[in-house]
Amino acid sequence: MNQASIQAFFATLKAANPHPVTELQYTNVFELLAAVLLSAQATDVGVNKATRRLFPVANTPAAIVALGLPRLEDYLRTIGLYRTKAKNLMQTCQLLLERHGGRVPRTREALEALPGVGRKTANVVLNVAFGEPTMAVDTHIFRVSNRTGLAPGKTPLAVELKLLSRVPPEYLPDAHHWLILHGRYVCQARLPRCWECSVAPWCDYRPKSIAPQARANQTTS
DNA sequence: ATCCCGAGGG
DNA sequence: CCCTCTGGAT
Repeated sequence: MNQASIQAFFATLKAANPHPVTELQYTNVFELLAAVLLSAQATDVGVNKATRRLFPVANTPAAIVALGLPRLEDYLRTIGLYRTKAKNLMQTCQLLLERHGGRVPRTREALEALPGVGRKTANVVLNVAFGEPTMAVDTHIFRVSNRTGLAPGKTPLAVELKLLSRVPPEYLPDAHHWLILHGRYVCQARLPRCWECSVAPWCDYRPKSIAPQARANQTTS
C-alpha cells in the first residue's frame, strides 16, 4: 500500500468513527492496566464480564492483594488462561505497592517489569492512559496490517515499527483503535467481510472466492 | 516452540 | 467439531 492509499485508508476510518475508544470497561488507570493484562487471548466482552464483578469488590492493588489468590481466581475463572492471569495480576499488584506507591508507572521499562505485562500491554497503557503515540500490535492489528498491505511484517515488533513509520502523524494517536475495531468487526480472521469494507479500495487483499453472504447481498441489492 | 485455557461463533 | 479472542513467560 502506498502512502497516498494509507492516507485515504485512515481518513475513511476516521470519517466513520472520529473518536474511537477501547471497549474494555475501566474507570481509572489501574483498572485499565488490569483489564488489558486480563485481555490476552480473550475477548473484551469476556474480560468486561469478569471485571464488572471484580472491580466493585477490589479495584486497587491493595484491595486485590487483600483479596488473596484463591478468591481472585474465582472472579477470573470465566476468562481463558485464568490461573496464569490471576497469579500475574496478584504479583503485579504487589510490585506496584512495593516499587511504585500503588500507582501505575508511566515508563515502558517499569511497565514491562510487571508480571504479565509485555510490550503490547505496555503500549496500550502508554497510549490510552498517558497519551503516548505508541502502536500496540495485537492479533487484530497484526492480521489487518499484513492482510491489507498497510504494514506487512513477520513479527508484531516488525509490524509495530513499520506502522510507526507509515501512519501519518495526525492519525497515529487513534490508529490503534481504528485498526482493532476494523479487525474485530470487518476484517475478521475467519471470514473478512470485504463486501462491506469501507477501505477495500486501498487494500491489497483479494478474497479467492466471494463469500455466500456477498452473493446474497449482490442479488438482493 | 510450547504452554496456559474458558467462552462464543461458525 | 474447529477457530479465534486487544499475549506473555519459559
